[in-house]
Amino acid sequence: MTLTSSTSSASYRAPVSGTSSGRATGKAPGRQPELLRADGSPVRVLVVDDESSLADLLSLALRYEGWDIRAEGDGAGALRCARSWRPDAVVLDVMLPDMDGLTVLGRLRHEVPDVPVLFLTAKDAVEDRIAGLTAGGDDYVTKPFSLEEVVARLRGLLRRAGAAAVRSESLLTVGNLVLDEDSHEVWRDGTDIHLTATEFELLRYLMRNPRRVLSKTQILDRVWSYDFGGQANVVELYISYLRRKIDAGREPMIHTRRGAGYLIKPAG
Amino acid sequence: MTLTSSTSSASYRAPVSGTSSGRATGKAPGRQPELLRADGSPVRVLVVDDESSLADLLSLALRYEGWDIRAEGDGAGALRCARSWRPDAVVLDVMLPDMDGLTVLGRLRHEVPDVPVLFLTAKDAVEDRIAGLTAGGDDYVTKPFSLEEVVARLRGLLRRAGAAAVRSESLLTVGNLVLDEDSHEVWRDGTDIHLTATEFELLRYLMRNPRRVLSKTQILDRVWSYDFGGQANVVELYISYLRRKIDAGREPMIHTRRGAGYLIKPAG
DNA sequence: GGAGATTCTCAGGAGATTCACAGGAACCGG
DNA sequence: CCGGTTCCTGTGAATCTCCTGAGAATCTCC
Repeated sequence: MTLTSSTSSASYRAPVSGTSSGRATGKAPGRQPELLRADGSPVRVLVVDDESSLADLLSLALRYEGWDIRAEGDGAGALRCARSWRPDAVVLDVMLPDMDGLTVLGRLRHEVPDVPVLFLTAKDAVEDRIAGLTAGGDDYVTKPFSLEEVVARLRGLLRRAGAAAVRSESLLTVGNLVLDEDSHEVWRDGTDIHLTATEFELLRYLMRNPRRVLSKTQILDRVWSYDFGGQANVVELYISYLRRKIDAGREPMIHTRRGAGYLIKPAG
Repeated sequence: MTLTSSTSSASYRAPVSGTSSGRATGKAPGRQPELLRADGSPVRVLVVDDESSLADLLSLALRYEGWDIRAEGDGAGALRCARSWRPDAVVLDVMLPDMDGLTVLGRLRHEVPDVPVLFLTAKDAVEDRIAGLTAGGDDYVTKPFSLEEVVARLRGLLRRAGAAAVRSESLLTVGNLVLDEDSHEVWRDGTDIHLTATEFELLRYLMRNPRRVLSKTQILDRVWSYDFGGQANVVELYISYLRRKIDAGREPMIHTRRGAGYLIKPAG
């Protein structure tokens, strides 16, 4: 598999030292996929999960990233699809009705040797088992997950499995704020900022959509796990946390659009 | 789905750095639709709502945008229509008589995988498991909504789902007044202007119909939610607010046509 | 097992926003 | 110039949105 970053596109990456004038073109995720195969066609991702609602949710979110998605409900179907369709990555639930994760993985590797796999696993699954599964370049997320997390992990896998040229593309930049998706580090003005997991995901979502108002519902759907049943004002709370850490004293980058949502943009 | 911006048409979008001379041809929305499919035919939107009065209201308003509209009253009909008619976008009430929103969404995705969906949901029905509905590129508005809001959201969805050429088309420009629908920002002469939610929607409506007299009734029907029961002079009030912020000191762009309504046009 | 970190609920309060009302200004026809 | 109509806008009250401190519950890591 070969992946190239579509450097030609005005991606959602805002100009690094962009002044306020350099307006980032409103990125349409799902339109100009940043990750492409060598021939320019969209990346292919195979989703394997027997819970159809989850498979649908994932398909939806991944499709929106501009990827070509197919969904299968069991191991047999997955293998069949892998053989004929040759996906660039696979999202695989380790608990399938017909065969267990290790078996599927083994046969999958037989079909498509180098394809990276993102495992979906229940929280309480035995650790070492997962460790065995992810021995290669693979990765995993535990249910219930947030869409931001799955997308980020998948992007990571694709990036690492892709051409070396794509390497080091894990930096998100908005103004003087930099976020490293690989190391989970964040800097503003070069100063290191420590964020908790949730804060990090929220900031990543904001930074992936700079200068774009995101409603609290959108944020909730994307950053919090799909089974979150709490109050929508956690978003307010976490925006508050983020501001304390990122905007503290400095010129604010996170803005409230009363009645609409929040957005991030370069200071100034 | 492929969408192209009809750049050939003198759309209602005034020239960006246009002097007052560059007069936009008096476009009647519904005449020269800005968003078109690749083959030049109008965009197709499927409206699904069991309240026929609402469906009618929406159909009327959307048709006026120059789009091809079909309305269905239940999930089954919606799916049937989606399968055969292949709409470019769907407006979907999450409360349908025969099936719930998530079910319809799931099956809809099966029929037309990439179609963007705008959900209609009751404000107080917080329990309505909205979670995940906006996970993809989808969006939602709560009842009671304003037509301007629905149209704007729908345009946003279509824009983002459409061709790359349509990118960065989130700017509305009239003379030296610029409005960004993504970031909800407004500038005059490059100076940032803060507007409240209602002011923003009113201005957007005006700017989408430059040099065109809009009656107070039209404005009320369009910018305020359909169940608004107040005095018609809120429009006067908000025009007054807008003038204070937009025309303050400068040459006025918002004009009163006594006995007829208001219009906006480039200064000079 | 325990200390500290993290997530999240709850609720008070600050402030922004919406809107009604009403007096006055601007306009219009005679 | 007058009376009637339409429009403008100051004032203030009701409401809504958002921010944030306090603390409980849970998780993580040693």
